[in-house]
Amino acid sequence: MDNKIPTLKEIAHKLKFSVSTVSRALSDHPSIGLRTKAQVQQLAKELGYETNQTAVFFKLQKTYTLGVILPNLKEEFFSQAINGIEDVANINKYSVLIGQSHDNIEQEKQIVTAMKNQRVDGLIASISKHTENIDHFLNLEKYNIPVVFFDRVPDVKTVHKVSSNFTTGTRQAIEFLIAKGHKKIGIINGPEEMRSCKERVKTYMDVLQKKKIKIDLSLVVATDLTQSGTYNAMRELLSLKYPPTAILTINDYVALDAIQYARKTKLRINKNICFVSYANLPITSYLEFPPLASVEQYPYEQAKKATEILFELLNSKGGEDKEEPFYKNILIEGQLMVHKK
Amino acid sequence: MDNKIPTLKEIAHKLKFSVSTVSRALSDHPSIGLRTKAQVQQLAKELGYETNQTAVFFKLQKTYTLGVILPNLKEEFFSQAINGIEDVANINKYSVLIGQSHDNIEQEKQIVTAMKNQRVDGLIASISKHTENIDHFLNLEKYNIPVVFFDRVPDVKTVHKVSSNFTTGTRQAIEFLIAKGHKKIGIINGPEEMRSCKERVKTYMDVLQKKKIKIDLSLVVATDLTQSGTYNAMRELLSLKYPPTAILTINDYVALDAIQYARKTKLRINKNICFVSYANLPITSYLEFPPLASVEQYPYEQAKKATEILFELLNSKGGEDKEEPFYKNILIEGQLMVHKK
DNA sequence: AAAATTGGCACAATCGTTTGCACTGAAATA
DNA sequence: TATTTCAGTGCAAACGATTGTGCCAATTTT
Repeated sequence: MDNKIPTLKEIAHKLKFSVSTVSRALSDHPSIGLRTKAQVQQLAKELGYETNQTAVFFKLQKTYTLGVILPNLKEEFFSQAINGIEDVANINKYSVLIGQSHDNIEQEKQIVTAMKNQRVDGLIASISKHTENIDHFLNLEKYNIPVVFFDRVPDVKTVHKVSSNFTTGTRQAIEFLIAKGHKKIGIINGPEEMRSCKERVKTYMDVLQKKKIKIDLSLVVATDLTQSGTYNAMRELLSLKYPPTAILTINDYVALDAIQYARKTKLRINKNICFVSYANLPITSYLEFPPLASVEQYPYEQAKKATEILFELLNSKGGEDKEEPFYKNILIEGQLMVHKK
Repeated sequence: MDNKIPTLKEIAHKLKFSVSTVSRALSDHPSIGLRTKAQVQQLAKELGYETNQTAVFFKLQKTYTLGVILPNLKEEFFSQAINGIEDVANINKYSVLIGQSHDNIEQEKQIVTAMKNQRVDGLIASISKHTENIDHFLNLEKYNIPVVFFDRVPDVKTVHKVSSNFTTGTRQAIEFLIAKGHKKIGIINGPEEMRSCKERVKTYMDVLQKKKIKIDLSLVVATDLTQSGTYNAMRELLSLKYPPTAILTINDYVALDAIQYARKTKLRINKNICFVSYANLPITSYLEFPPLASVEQYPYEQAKKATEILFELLNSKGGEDKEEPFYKNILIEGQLMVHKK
């Protein structure tokens, strides 16, 4: 009934070989005779032998598993990112262990610890929206577990990271709006801790200045990314003496809430007020009143690149121990995608 | 530099205890003296000792890991399901390994194999839309890895499964439309292989019959869930001599495409034609022309229940080997949620 | 005071695989 | 023929933890 799982020992016993020979035969080791290999491999197939990975993990001190920590899987941005990670991992015969922080720092720490104990070989992370201190990640380096951040990356130099270059996309977005004739352009930004937010405002001001448009800082507000946070931000913007005629929102989800709020106030989207945002969610194509344009951030590519860097680190680790404190900081150019109506 | 990871042996050596004593001390075994325990636990903390899970996995032949196989993470239905699984898993100190089949049978098989080799303790699965043969799953039982299916469950009796009861929701949906005065009600169903599809049509016919409305089978069409598939289905329905005034679609994603198609033909949604579907995606609340109603299928609850069953199986396995060929088949009642405008 | 009990610890086997090293016999070389 | 070479195989240690069993000394029981 309870068919025992075949082991090397079993095969060795049946064929009167030693366990080591069987092991080598199965991994096609050159010092094993052809006849022997054939025999072993055939019996292995017959018995349905499959190596016990837990034993290999243990023996080799490698798990062939990558840990992935991200805020959530709900946002399509991240589920697409997962695909990028999985694709690269699969090519390298690695598995992927996913953990969601749900934007909760404590949970993030817990997941890091769990992954460390599981001895993942490396980690890909997109930090929670409030994470500033990243010691729990840096701590992993002691255990020789490399970490690569993507998208939501920490604002320190001594880590590997891949993120979106918001400057280009933001400039394109603002210029796009200015070209449409807008002069009062609002921004609904995210929490201050997020690195991208500073960059966004900076670019915003740069472009306005260059275009000789008066900068009005009351047009720059923030949301905590929740619906009510966005509603508040909108209320703030719309109650200004000279409210914006166009608004740049930190991402499409926020744009959705903002648009919804605007509609409730009977504003006519894309007439009285326009929206431009980031992420370029497929879902916006179903909207009657979508943002005019959205900055594509290429989550798949970002994640893929991050994973590739991780594998570079994994492969170089054993090879040479030369201390080159060189940290990758890859920027993926965002591109403004104008939605055709 | 390369701080060695502390082991039991190290602690034992430093304290002049045996490894076994240290092991027991850390797990608070009753036969270890209080003073000893205190000493061991303190040193362990100082050294930052954390048990090497790979060794435990290997030794105990348990990985404390659950495998999850589902079609994709992109659909919010599944990412919510993941939350249900994770929550239950975490309570039980289990990790979760996720694999996406991308509705590809070969990939599904590969993932099953990979998970078997990783020796996951149990599996939760939602099968690909074309999977009919589930031998690759049944095969796991030989290895003593229990499997529980959810949502997209196979149509066989000898497996554990949790799924949505489509009958109730479908009945509610059809009755809702009839109450609104609709007599020509179309259905855009999914691929025939999916169990839910048969049930949907059956209920559809039952209700119509009961309400004495003529059944017209040309009103029942199918999509492969892709956009073009749905467009074709819509074209078929709308080109009928007496096209439907209301359409029930297999899920909200299909509804989105169907609505989009209808709008392109200048039909006025919720005037000339109404839509009702399944899944109740949050995103629909942002739509200008959402489906009138949607059958909530409670992905979180389904997944949670499935995981609970899996843990029951895991816990009973060791306890008693009494052969009770009793398979759980839980149905979660769907509920029609009418979207308020 | 002798016997029985038991708290507290160590010993050693074990899980399945990998891998450095030693060994063997036969072929090749001198 | 004696020596070297080497292909092909086996031995045994090791990875880090868990756990059944055995033992000793201190305590309790009779």
